[in-house]
Amino acid sequence: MEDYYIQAVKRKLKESGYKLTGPRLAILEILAVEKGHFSIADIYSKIRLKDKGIGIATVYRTVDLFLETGILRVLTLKNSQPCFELNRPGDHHHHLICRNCGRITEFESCNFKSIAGEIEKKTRFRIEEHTLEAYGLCPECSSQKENLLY
Amino acid sequence: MEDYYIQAVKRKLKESGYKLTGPRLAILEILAVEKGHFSIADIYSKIRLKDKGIGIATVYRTVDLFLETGILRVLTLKNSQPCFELNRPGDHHHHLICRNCGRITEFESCNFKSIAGEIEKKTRFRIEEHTLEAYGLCPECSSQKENLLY
DNA sequence: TTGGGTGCAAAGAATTTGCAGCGAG
DNA sequence: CTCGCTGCAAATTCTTTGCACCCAA
Repeated sequence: MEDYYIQAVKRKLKESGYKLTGPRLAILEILAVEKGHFSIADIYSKIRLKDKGIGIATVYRTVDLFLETGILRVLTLKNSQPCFELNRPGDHHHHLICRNCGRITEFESCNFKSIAGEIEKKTRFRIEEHTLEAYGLCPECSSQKENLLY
Repeated sequence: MEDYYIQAVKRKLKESGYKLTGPRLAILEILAVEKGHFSIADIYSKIRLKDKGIGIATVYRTVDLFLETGILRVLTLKNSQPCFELNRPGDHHHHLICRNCGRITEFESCNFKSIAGEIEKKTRFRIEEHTLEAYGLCPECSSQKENLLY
């Protein structure tokens, strides 16, 4: 993991009076190295491979802390438990979820701003952020299906 | 609730070999009359006002059944438990969630199709459906905030 | 009639909390 | 040193399940 990023997280924690401890660093590394979307159970099982001593309560507490401080963001999908990903500054993206294999792919193009203005006018709602998830078939599962006779 | 809708649900259940029982009808009515987005706990507490005899296990089982048969759809939001709403045919909408009062407003305009094609080309993902949620301040909370000195 | 549905209570998961000892700053 | 952090286990909360009885079709 990039050292400057660790430093930034450390600073962010310090600002709020928190410490960067071993378990916190370990969780951060898991999320940064694999760049994935992990549930509490995922994180716990991965961290146990590194260090048997860490308890699940710590995982819960750390994820909560990281959400509060904006180090992580939560990804809530239909029909699955919430997952967490690093909240890197300037990284605005959305997700494609394969309904067959469950793989999550990210995509960036999002012209939501253009419709946000329209919606704000209609509803007088002040929009600050948004999430967009698309469900379907990934290229692999899609080509598999084509070879099947329905 | 419109009778024809009840009939449609009844038909849909029958097709799959299920019955339209008292508790199922009661849950359906709650979701149809109030047209809202309710969690399991919401549904349970509302149904207890009508009929003290209904157990929470039935609410879980009924919601599962209604999801399977497509009578309900699930709404999974950040920082809250999953909620359920009626899945009326042809009703494609998205949600505005007020981060202050939690109120959920629906909106329809969604030009996602235009960007879906673009994303499909780039990622070779075959998109079937999508969800879009916008977070911000509703008109009421928004005007309240304006009157506060920050 | 009869097979699915229900309430209830118990079981099983998931999450939170209390506490004594530990360790980053 | 200090005070926040941790592991552990107990407590709490959420969800599922087994079972005998009930009822929609």
